[in-house]
Amino acid sequence: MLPSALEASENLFIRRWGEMGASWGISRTMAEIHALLYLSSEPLCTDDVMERLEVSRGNASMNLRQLVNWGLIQRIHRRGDRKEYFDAERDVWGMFDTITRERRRREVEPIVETIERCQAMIEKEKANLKSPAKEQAEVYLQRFRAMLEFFESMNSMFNLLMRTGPEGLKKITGLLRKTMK
Amino acid sequence: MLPSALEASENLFIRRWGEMGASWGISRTMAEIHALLYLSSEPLCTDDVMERLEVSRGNASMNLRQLVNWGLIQRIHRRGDRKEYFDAERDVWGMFDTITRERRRREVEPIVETIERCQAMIEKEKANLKSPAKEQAEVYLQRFRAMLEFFESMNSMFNLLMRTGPEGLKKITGLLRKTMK
DNA sequence: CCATATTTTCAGAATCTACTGAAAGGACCG
DNA sequence: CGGTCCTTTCAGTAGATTCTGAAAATATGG
Repeated sequence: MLPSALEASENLFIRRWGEMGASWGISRTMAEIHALLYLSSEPLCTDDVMERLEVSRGNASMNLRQLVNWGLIQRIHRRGDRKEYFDAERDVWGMFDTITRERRRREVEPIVETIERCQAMIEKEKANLKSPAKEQAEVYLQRFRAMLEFFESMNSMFNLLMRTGPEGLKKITGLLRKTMK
Repeated sequence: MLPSALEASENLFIRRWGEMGASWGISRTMAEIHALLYLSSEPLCTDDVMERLEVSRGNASMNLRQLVNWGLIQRIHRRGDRKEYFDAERDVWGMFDTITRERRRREVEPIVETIERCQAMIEKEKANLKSPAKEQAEVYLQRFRAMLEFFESMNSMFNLLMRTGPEGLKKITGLLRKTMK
């Protein structure tokens, strides 16, 4: 096997990455597989993953598929080999892009849509409301609007960031430091 | 009770906020309580929360405490009333600041620290390694460095963002649009 | 097509997380 | 103090999630 320092650091990183994933709502194993593939110099097959992380075939298969769906890893076919291999995106920036894009789609968009629906419901009723309820309605509208504005700002910032890439980030911090400090 | 549109939108928002929380590693109930308090015009007590969300006293108590620990809600004492009330931060930007700060502390810092440890372990051994392992070590170092750089960039960006507030965000997007597009 | 290699699926088991309710622990007041 | 009101704790349980392993499906090559 690998010399101890390499092996040890690999283990350490995989374990922590798994824990972090877990606390961000990604299954521990899925995150561990991702870490393993991120570090690995060459693509790995299902059996490699099973052996390395001591998980069942089914588990490995499911999680690998999910990672492919997320777009964080790729299937690789090799001539003269029936096995499928998997290879991770190694550009951290791209990884982050993929993850935020996916999470936005799955988790942010639904809440934005819901808030818009809430606003619409209240707007529609507002005219019919009498004194104590009318004020209440205004409060709700204000809260919803604030929330929505926040999501919109974040959204446009991420979009810009992604379009400009890591250099964009550097430029941003530079500009900010100059203009704000 | 509240007129239907208000009540319905409140329910809708609370439910969705709970779901979103759940998929971000925050317990559904904790997120629901947070949503309830965010919308509420006045502070609520434990019994209000229990009744409104149909949860047990213990559950309400635990989650309220956690929200206080996170810094997302505040305990409020009222003269001549033994009950404790709770009131949410209403500034969405402040909320976001609180949340990212907390999550960074709990989940990002440990992984950064781990990566640094991994780097150190390999650096220390590198000199003793022979040909195939030596190259492997370089690969690992490179991967770790890339990861770390990313976290550092994100970190400094968030710090700046937080220091400059929501106007900072606007300014950023403005600047970016100009300089990049 | 058959034989073989590989992947996927999924019912049931194991594990983890969140919740309840009751008991214990304050705090406050007369 | 003793009584009342309220909060916290926590053992047990309910519920959700993840994992296993074997069977079914799919792919490949002769």
